[in-house]
Amino acid sequence: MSKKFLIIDGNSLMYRAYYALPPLMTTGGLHTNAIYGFTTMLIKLLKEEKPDYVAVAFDKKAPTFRHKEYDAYKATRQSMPEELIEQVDLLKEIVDAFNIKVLELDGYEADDIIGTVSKLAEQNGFSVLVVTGDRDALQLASENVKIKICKKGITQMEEYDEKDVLGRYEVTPVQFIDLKGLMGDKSDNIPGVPNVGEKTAIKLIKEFGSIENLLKNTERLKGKLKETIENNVELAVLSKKLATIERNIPIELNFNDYVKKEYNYDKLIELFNKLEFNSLIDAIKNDDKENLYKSNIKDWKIIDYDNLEEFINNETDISIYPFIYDGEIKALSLASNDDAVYSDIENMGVFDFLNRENLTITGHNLKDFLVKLSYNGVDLKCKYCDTAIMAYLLNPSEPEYNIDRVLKKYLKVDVSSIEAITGKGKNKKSFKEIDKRALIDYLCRCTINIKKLKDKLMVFIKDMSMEKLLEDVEMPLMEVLKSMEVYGFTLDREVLKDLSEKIDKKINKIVENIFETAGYEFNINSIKQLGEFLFDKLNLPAIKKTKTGYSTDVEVLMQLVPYNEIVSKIIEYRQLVKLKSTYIDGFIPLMDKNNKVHSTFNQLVTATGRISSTEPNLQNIPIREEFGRQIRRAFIPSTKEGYIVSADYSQIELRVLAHISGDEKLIESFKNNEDIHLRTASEVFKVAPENVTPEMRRCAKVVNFGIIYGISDFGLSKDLKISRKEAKEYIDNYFEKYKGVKNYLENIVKFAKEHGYVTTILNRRRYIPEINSKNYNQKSFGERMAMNTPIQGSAADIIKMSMVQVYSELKNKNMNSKLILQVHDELIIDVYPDELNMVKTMLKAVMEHVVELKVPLIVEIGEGKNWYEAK
DNA sequence: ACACGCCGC
DNA sequence: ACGTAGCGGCGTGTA
Repeated sequence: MSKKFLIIDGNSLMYRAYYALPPLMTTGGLHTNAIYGFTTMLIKLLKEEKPDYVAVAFDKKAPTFRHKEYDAYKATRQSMPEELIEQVDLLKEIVDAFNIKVLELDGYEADDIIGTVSKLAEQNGFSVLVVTGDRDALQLASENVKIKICKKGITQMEEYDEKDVLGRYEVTPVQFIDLKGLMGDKSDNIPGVPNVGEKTAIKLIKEFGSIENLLKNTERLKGKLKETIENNVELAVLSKKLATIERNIPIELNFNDYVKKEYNYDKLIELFNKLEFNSLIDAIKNDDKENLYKSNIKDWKIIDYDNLEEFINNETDISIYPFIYDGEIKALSLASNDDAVYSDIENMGVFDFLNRENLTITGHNLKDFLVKLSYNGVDLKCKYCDTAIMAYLLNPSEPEYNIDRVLKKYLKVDVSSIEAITGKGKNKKSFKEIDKRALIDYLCRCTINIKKLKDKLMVFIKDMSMEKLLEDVEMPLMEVLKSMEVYGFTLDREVLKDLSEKIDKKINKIVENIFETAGYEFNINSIKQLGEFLFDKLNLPAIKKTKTGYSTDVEVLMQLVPYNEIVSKIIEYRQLVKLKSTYIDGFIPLMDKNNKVHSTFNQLVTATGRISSTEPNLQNIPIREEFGRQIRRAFIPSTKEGYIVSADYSQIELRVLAHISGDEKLIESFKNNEDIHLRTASEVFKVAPENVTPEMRRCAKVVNFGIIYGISDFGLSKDLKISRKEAKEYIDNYFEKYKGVKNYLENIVKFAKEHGYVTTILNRRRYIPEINSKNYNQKSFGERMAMNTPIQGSAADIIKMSMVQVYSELKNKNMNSKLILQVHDELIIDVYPDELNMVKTMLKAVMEHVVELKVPLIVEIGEGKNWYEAK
């Protein structure tokens, strides 16, 4: 079988995708429809055609020979739209990430490159497939060159070989050029012969075989047709020339450059993330797993768990990789140096053998394992190292840190993937159904490689000066988070039930009210039905639109209230339903038999260094509205006589800003323990502090937040409901008075542009590639991240340090009270009755002095019988 | 699976 | 001229 060479007309498919798809956009405002369409086509082609060689051809900007010969050529064609231009470079990056070489040549269009390459390939014994959106390419068809053309949209394609062209157009592929020479082509500005259309052209070519032969024998024509042909000889010759795809351009071609290679997985994932192509990420991943599973399976030593202790007997440094399935530890692989072993786990008590102070255990996502152990009463006292956390510190923006991905990225090792072995979704296997040999191989290979991975990652960690952050903060924090998860937060069922009933009554009343006023019933939760009611039935003005229809968010609803009182009912309904479903009914299935909820704290998700909380998310419990705030009454201490103590950093982000910017005025304000928003108001509005009104203070508060987020006059004007001009004045005034802040923000953006990243006070790093984007929105987004990340991230550093220290103080002093929650600037302690004062004193001492900044850190402590009272 | 809307810092 | 504040998780409806 001859080798298959796939040649893609990049320009043509790109245009095709651009016009066939609706205008897709990333949240950052980057248009992506052409890239998306092209990429889906590329993936489909590679999968279906399985080519041995691939190339993608593009036009090169220099004027082509056609322009030189005929000025009008393509003159009427519009220049490339702005929304497409911004996609071209990224599209080429994608092609590059597929490890496919681009074919380009100055002064030639993609057509001519394809014409030449297909000819060369055919001469060299390849079977060629040309994919394009342009019918012109049919002239290239032959016995070994097939042409695939997009029919309509981007999913349907039609394949032509020589015979198919003959069947469809009654002419040979070569004669197809003559056909076009006579007919012309409006879109390419090929003039053709006037008054000759498809029908006449086909008739003439069938009779004469070519334009040249036709022109030689015009005497055989008669009447009007004879006249037009004879009067347009030059035009016919020129048209044919323009329609002819050049097949002998000077191109140096080394076929080996175009051998189909594996794609660059990481680069593709990175690009797809940037472009928000989530569906393509999945497509690539599944594809990848199929490939990986072909790896050779090796046989490893399987030992009984009774002998695990012997295996690690004198080791001080081991790596482990457990198999946690259906919520249980089913198996464990252990490695010391180059030897790995596997053991089934039937009894949790077995893990006591790991409980040695001089042992360092390295794992990947160790917390999951430690949490399981802890639920079974085993809390190890050894030292830990976690390669997932290391990988996160090296680049916190990655979507996930699965072991197979990390090993592949840093060690170039394929260990297959766990899902390839266990199946997923509806194909998920039970533990018994899993191929044991494959599983053991997978686990042992992970374990063996984790050690090498650690050494490799450590080099980078040191290079970026993150040893302290890793060893003194993130690693010990893992155990703190474990403890918080396992201990849990106690809820009061009675309070929840009470709230649930109250809220039910309220909701029912409102619903009745709404339906009565409306005159009919509909699903208020459905944005679509609500939109129909508000904008079609009541004819209220549609203020905003979303991708799918009318927008009905609070901002819109608020503006509609003056038109119709019913809208305020809808706002109220929304609030109540949200409270009930998320925070009341949502919690009940998550409570255990001790009425506790055990959130999972994730240390690897945020790009700034914060932790996140899921199932349930305890970091977004209502507080701003009084009714929602009542929910906090359900959060109680685990002991009847105990307390909930809350310790929160006052203005931590502004204090961090004062510290890292060194702004004298801001530092002085904090040193004097002033009311910071009042001071800002006095500066921005240029009035004496005693003349600052509450309204002015409120505005200043919003301005201060804006500064932290990377302010814009538009955002501020919207928030404060003032004009953009006024907002701009506020900002200008702010920067006039706080010059240090202004300098800092300018410098950090400059730094990010130069180095591609920013850092926090503990050298936590975040890369910001967007900041050098040519796309305005992307660039602005990058600039705001550059301004915000050091502030938010340093605040995260500080509270993480506090958590580690608070945890160890509680432990060392043998207190029963427990750290149970962190909400970004606040720590929550479940306090035993007789430990209240000790805990409060300790919290303040630790948190205020965990780090010394240029300004004092202030911690406010509250206590109560529940979380509501504690604030 | 995605879009929308909304809760927190 | 453009579109516009940083970081998350989750419930609901709809395709």
